[in-house]
Amino acid sequence: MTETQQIPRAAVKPLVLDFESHGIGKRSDRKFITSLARGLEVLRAFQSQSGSMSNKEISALTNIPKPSITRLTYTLSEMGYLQQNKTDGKYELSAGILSLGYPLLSGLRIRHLAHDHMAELANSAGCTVALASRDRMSMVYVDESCGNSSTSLRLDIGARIEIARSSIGRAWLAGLAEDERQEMYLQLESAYIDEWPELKTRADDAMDQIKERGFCLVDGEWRKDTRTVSVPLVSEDGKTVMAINCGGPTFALSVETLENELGPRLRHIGEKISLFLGK
Amino acid sequence: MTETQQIPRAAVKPLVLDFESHGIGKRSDRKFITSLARGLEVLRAFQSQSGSMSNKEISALTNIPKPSITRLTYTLSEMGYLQQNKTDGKYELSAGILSLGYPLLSGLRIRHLAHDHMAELANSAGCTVALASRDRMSMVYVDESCGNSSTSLRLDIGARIEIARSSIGRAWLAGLAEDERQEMYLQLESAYIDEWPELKTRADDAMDQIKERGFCLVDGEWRKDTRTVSVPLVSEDGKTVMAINCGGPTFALSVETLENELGPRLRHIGEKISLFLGK
DNA sequence: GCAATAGTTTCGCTATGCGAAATAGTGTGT
DNA sequence: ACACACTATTTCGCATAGCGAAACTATTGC
Repeated sequence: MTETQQIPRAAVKPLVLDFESHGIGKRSDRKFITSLARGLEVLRAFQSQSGSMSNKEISALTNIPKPSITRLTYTLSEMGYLQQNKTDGKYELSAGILSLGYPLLSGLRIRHLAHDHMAELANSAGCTVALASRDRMSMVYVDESCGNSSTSLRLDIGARIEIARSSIGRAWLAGLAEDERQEMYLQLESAYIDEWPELKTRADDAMDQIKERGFCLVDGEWRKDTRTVSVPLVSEDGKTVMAINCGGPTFALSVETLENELGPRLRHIGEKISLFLGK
Repeated sequence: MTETQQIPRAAVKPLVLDFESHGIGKRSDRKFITSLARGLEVLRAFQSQSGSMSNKEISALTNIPKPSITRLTYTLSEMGYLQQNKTDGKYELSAGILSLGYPLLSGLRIRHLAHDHMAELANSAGCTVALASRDRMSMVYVDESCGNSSTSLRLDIGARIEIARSSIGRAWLAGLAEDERQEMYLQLESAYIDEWPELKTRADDAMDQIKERGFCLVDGEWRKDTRTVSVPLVSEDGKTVMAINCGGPTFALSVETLENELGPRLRHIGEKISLFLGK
């Protein structure tokens, strides 16, 4: 799933694209600044590896030649986004990277409005509640509350979940205007190819669920030991769409609880806060 | 405070450095990749402005010429870190930016260990509790819990607070080994210049407080309507240092409460979790 | 309609960023 | 101790990526 592709300098070769990328490094796009893209790829590389990486590892993972990696990591360190682990000299993300996202987090009014509702649900039901926004083919967690920590799975802010395989992704799809959904379907189709027919069926089913009862359920699909319900959030003008979910490990949450209790409560939360969506 | 400086192409001029930057764009540092630095400066520019910005505004803020901004924003959009607001065409951060920080957040074990303790304190005392790590001259929030939302100030993950003016920064300084603290003092001195003597006195005072009672208090200095206590977190080998704080608006939290109740409780939390520091 | 402002494209130059290969650095094992 | 294996950095000359002034479009306001 996490095959990082090359961004060669004078990019000629057709690249093996991974899910998340457009045709990066397209041959001679005079507006595209390759060195910037490469630097960002280095930062992104840390998503497929835990903790710290040596230049060698980064080079292998990104397909960028070693000397370039030296320069890139050097620059990123100077800028304060990477730092070198004093013990083994490997690079790791520095806290500075978090500041890049700060303006986004603090500017999302809905996030602050939603937070208390989410926390309350999470605590009272011992589940995990999250608010997410879309980026490419994934939903990205923008906020999260965990109840009853021992049993719950915790994904942090910035976590990515595939739209096509998750309840939160499908709820988001259901919240889109028809034309946008079609557009998105096309993208998904070209990413998932032969898996798509199956996934589309499920997405459509989720949409029916949402029409009927306001939330959709996914049980053990994204990860087989978890189940989740989700609700789309749509602004009044329909232009801004996000989604919230609520779930946890299968052993702790029965389908009945989700369908009869958490789903409706989540829908209720959605109704209350989506009024304030659209910043 | 947030003066963004130029990163000219063939950088010759001595730059007006802001707090957070080293001598970026130093003349002919063969290892430094300017285009990457510029792209990151564009992203960083969103920290000094709310919401969305036009190319023009970005150009003005970063001192990068318009055509280059066109290319940079184009590239950043292609990579999924910026997106264009459909209504006014201005650029804004996209959720993708949050994913960059995800590996850092999810890899910090201490963060997960600390979370419940922090939440409990925040809820029971109606204050705001945060965990922070250092980046350059600031502490960067890595996690945060707000109790009693109506009265509390909320800074999100990624927020930056000046080390020299905050209790959390001073607590962090107090947690450093002597040589590292000296090193940091030098950096602070050259950043704050004539303000430094005063600030150093206060930092030293904070250190005394911590030696004596395990936490330090700052009242209305960072922002005059808030007061906070903080505790350093030091790993067993002394190599990893972070800090936690606890505070709120002055009208809601008396100095007595902070000194007699919250300070000690925070210190207690610090003692429990710092054992697990150092990933 | 004409200004005024913001954004993009053109275009030719050159400093920039590149990577192969050489060099330096850092451990490991016997 | 010395050699071996491995990784990181520096050198160096080349090709071109990325640059910005200026021209050109697009958009908005009046």
